Amino acid sequence: MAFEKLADTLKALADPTRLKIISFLRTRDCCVCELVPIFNISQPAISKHLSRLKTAELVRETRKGQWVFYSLNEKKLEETGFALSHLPHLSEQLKELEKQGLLVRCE
Amino acid sequence: MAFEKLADTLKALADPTRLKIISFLRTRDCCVCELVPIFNISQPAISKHLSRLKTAELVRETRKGQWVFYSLNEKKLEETGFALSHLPHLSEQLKELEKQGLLVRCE
DNA sequence: TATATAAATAACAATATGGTTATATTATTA
DNA sequence: TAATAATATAACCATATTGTTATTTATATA
Repeated sequence: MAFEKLADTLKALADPTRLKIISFLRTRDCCVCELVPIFNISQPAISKHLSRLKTAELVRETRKGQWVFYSLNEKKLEETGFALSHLPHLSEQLKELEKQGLLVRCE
Repeated sequence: MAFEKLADTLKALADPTRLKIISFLRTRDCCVCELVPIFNISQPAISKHLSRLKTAELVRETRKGQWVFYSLNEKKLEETGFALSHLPHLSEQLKELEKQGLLVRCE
């Protein structure tokens, strides 16, 4: 299920608003009310994007009194980029499938 | 629009079937009819996944007689992983926004 | 040439995504 | 305590995604 998990993380990243939020968070932690005026969408929309990133463990939230600050989970982001660049070779599985006659020969 | 483009590429990658197809293609070029029996979905479904990957320039197709072989664009995959791990800092934009009074101060 | 095989496209359905407005929740302040 | 500010949640809508089956297109072969 490694592919499922990676796909879920990539889905969380595969949106321009969320990528830009992450870029802002690379500079410093931001609260929701800072992010809202930057983007041309409503506060609940931003809140949902942050919630999506949090579910994917790409960001963490910390309440500071009235505000909720979001911070980047750099490790998770780094890991995801690395996973993409190092997707497994599936040569063993291909051999296994050939053995079981599940692979059509095409040449 | 760099965020838009990266998001589009990530959307193409953000699916377990397509990630697995890419992993198979890391080992060797495959034709559609080889991939179909590996996954538990129909031939048109595989064909559409490949089409999505091709549109994102993550794979290339070559017809060999009856068969269409797909090969991985390793460079594009590598670049995407790198881009994720190196999303820009937006400190300048944050400063600019502060100057324009568009940033609420939260502490 | 007629038939079979490989792959793509069309038409459709169920679910996911990303936005909206309205409302609820939580914390601060008058 | 009442009012305000920040954030999250609910209900909803339009569009995208991902699968299906049926059909078309392209190539190879009897």
